[in-house]
Amino acid sequence: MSISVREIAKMAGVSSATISRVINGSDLVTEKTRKRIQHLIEEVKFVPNNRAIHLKNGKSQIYGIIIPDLTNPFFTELVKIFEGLLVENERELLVANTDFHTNRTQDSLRRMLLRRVDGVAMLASELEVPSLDALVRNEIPVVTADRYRTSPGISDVVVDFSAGMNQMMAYLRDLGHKNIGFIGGSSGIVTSRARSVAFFDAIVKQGLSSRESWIVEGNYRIDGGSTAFEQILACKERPTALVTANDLTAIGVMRMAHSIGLRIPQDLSIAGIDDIEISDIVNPPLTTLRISRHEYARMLMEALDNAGEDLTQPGHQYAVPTSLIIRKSTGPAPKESKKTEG
Amino acid sequence: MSISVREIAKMAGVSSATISRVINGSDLVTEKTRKRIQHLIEEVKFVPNNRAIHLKNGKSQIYGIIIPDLTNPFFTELVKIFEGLLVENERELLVANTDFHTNRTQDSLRRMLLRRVDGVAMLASELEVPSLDALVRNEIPVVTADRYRTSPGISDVVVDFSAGMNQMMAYLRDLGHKNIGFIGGSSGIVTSRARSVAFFDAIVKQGLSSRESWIVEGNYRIDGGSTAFEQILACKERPTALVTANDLTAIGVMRMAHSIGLRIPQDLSIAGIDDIEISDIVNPPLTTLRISRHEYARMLMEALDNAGEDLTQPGHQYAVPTSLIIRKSTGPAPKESKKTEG
DNA sequence: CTGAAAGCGCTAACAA
DNA sequence: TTGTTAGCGCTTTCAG
Repeated sequence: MSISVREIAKMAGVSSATISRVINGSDLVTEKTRKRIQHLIEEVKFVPNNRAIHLKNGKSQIYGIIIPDLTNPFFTELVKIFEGLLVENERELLVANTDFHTNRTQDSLRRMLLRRVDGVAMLASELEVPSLDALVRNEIPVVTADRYRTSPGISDVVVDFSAGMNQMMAYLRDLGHKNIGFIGGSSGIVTSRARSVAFFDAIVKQGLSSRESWIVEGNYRIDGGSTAFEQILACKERPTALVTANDLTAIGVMRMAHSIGLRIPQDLSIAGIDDIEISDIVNPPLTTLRISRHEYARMLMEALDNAGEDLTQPGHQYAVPTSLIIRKSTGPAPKESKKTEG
Repeated sequence: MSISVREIAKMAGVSSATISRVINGSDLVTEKTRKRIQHLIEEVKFVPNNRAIHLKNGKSQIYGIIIPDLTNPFFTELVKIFEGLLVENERELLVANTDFHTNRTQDSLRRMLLRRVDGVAMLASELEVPSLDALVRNEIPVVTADRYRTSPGISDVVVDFSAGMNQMMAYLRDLGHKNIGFIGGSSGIVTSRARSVAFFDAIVKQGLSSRESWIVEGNYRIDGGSTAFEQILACKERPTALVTANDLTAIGVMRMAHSIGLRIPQDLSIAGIDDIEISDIVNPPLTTLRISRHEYARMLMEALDNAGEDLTQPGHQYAVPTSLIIRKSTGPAPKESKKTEG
């Protein structure tokens, strides 16, 4: 172990309390001794061990974030911004990746609880509510994503897809599209439901239509988009426009479309959700429903901060808006929906 | 604060030592009391606070990783794999992002030291060696990237670019390329030097040539690639092939190339370094020098684990190999290097 | 087999 | 202004 306050105290011939006071800039200490001790500290390069501080005051200044897929740029950017907010206040971020595995999610929660982190942002929310209560019981506030419900100590940040999705559908309708397909996210995740509900609501509201075989499940990754799109291509007819649960999925669709010579947007319009960085870089640039990572991260932080000490208070419901970003992957509907060959 | 061993002890009418023994599965405890206490623990849902454990035994079971750019997929994947290795052993990962700022790097190191993490993987290694010694002095092992030097307690993982880069140059030469440009990384980072040195060595070794105006600095990001390429385009002549410090840079080049109607690889061959996931997805798929994230992460872990207790031992030098992945962004050199119009 | 006590490194209440 | 002491929550000798 490294050097401790008591040893410094011994060297300086004072008590550990004085050392502590110097370190923390208390003014109940003579200028002379302060200087002397500061020099000593520099000399022996003493660095206090703040684990002890945290044990003492009950706070660890560490927050946890549980992410379903760290390679998804949306989450990466979110983590980055969230971490930035934390370090501003000398806090730190523990990152846990679950790869969409329920057991890894549970395990991450368990470890965060053992560590007594000061708060958990749970972005891998699954349908079967896991043991979030255990955290709250131990005075750890939690913020979840897209669960659309709160409880004592547990806040929730939802993305308000509805307005944006309606805009998107109106936009597609104005382009002449009538038949829209949808590639959703993995079914176990709450946000998948939020996204598909928003899609169906908007479809109805804008007087458009879809059909069962055009609704396929993806996995929020590029490969899932490609695979799902293959399924849709296997149908007798195909939609003239396709909305996907996230941008990566859309990119997967575009990739498959390219490879079979389908032109975008002439033959098929595609739109995603998220607006990750590469969406503006792929060819053609992707029309998408943007979710601001800055706002999202800020709300996560706020939810955790607001929870404060009293976790018997019900958590808050936060909503981050979406905005439609129109690029080149969407265009006028082809004259009539063509058959897929093969 | 939540419930503690002592309270449990009081409830059960035993001592805290006994509770501790039950929790840790010691066999010096009667089956009967063990059962009784276990039930009690379940009943009151007691969860031990492992901060205290860590304070006691001097280990935090937390590792830190310092990353220059968390949105770079190479690092994201690395972090993900590294985190996976850690959780296998009930360890955790503190992530710090520096955005290439020296002061944020220093600050991250300072915080990791205050926390007394059990090891630090420092992937944002800058040229001016920062205060790594302070960590070692406090018994925290460190592993750096591409510094090509080790010292007591500080290991280093280099990417062995040389073999792969030579392969790549030989490959380009065989395609008829003679004049190769290079877009490097930000100059402050040690890995930039490693990458450019490998490039120049290989150029010489394969009897190829470059010229000063074709050597431009990028920033490891897409936009930097685009900007750097613009500079190269401004030259009277341009190279027939371009190698970049990483894939993101290459993608930036491709983007710019597209936008001015330059065909890849017919008019210009492009190759990157890293082999991130999207490199196989962009159009055309990118030829690149692959660095295995799995091997890389494993070596980081190994370096930290091997350091063990005795940090007076010199660190090890590790090397992860690269392999040339040939895709569609490279092809035969155009008949003669054309002038750029404009 | 179980308990008492000390201690990890620090801070804060209380005394001096 | 400085020191003494207790204690954060746990484990671990050492007694019993």
